Amino acid sequence: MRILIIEDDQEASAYLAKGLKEAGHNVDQAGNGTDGLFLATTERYDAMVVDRMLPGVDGLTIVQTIRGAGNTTPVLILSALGKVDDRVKGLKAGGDDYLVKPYAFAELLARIEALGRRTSASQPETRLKVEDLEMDLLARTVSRSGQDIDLQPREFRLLEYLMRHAGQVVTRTMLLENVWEYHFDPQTNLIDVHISRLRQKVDKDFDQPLIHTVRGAGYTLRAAR
Amino acid sequence: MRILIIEDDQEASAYLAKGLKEAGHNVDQAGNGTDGLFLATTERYDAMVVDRMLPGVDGLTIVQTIRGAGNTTPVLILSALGKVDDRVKGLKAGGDDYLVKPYAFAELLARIEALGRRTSASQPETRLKVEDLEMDLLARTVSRSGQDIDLQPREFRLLEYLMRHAGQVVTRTMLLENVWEYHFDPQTNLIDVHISRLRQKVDKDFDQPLIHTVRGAGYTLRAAR
DNA sequence: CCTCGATGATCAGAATACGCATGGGGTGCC
DNA sequence: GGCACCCCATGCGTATTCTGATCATCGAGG
Repeated sequence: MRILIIEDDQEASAYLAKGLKEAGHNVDQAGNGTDGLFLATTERYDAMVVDRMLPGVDGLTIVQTIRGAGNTTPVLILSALGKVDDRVKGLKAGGDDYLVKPYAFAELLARIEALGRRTSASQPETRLKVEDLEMDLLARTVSRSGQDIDLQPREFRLLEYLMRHAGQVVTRTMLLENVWEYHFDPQTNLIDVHISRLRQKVDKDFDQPLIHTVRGAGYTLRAAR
Repeated sequence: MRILIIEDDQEASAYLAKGLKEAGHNVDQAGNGTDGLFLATTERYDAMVVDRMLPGVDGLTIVQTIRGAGNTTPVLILSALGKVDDRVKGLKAGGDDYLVKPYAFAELLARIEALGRRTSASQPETRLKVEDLEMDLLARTVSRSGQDIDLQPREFRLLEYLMRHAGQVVTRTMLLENVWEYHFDPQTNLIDVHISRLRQKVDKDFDQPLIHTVRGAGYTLRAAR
């Protein structure tokens, strides 16, 4: 994980950085609010540790600023102020966690890693899986029960969309918008044709169909009810 | 936000639920680990509050289990154990935050909201519920007391409209306008027919009918008075 | 308490809309 | 020019919806 520390106390910062590096992370340090803000907005981090009291721009302001800019990097706020009210303020400013000094390094590490886990879990997925149907987005391959299936580009996008919404009913309008990028109704059976072709490839040779028609509504991808 | 509380202490659970509801959230409660695990895996929540000590399946096990199943719903662990080591364990198990009892409600609220903030602004309503009758708008499924009911498109729209106006009397004109998009009176018993069919599916196999006729006015959906 | 008109429920067949498969034609890329 | 891919039109089979007839229920008034 790439972690940014914004902390003015040299010694505390060094101690933290050392510990995080030993835990296998990649650490950048900023000694004041201005530098911190600069790094936070120009670089990409998996998590940040921000001291609340800083010379120049203070900790809460930094958090508010980067949140305002749409940056959602998880932030752990460090502070000597431990009153409930201070903590609530820290979280309201957009912090994801708040730790009061003095703290145990083991706890800080665990919390940072908990924060990072959340975002990495929400990172763009590279594989999709629904029942025995698997799709590898990078390799652009699809297989069912280990058997390769090859799809044409449009079919691939269609199936990807269905898999991302597995279990939900997907309407024709949603498909037109998201798979075809049509913002109107072509008044033809375009979608039906592609679904039909996809079925030939995905469901034909298998007992359990995965693509189901929901009459009057659209289609859905899931195991039979 | 939809929030699940898993806590065995009745009083603590009720207090928490009340506070969260007042803050505008939608709260479900489970009083033991088994029920909690069931809800956590079958429903979709924006965040969960889990007590660490629970009869049956304990808190940490619950978190580990749902994480193992690929569920990334943010979890805040509540515990009386406040030692650094306990906290680290809680976070390592997959918790996103850890709060030691006794805690201030304001802080818990701030932390829960910080957790929820990350997982997308809570979406428009996707489930409707009236008594034991539930409708999932995304999956287009309906169930009563856990038993699946399948409806035809028009029946589905009709029931959706009734559920959205549960407790109110819905006139025939309202139904024609909103379910059929007719802006005139077809002079047939169209609506009666559909209500009749809906009753067969929704009320037939149950003691308590939910669809009631209001003679001279229309229909209403609610538990018997 | 019974009758009668009005209102609502149920049923079954007819009409309609919807979804599916298939083949042909067009378009753009090697 | 040939090939791959995508889109459109047609005709067919079937699920769903609507209609009209008949039957049941309600409630007011005698």
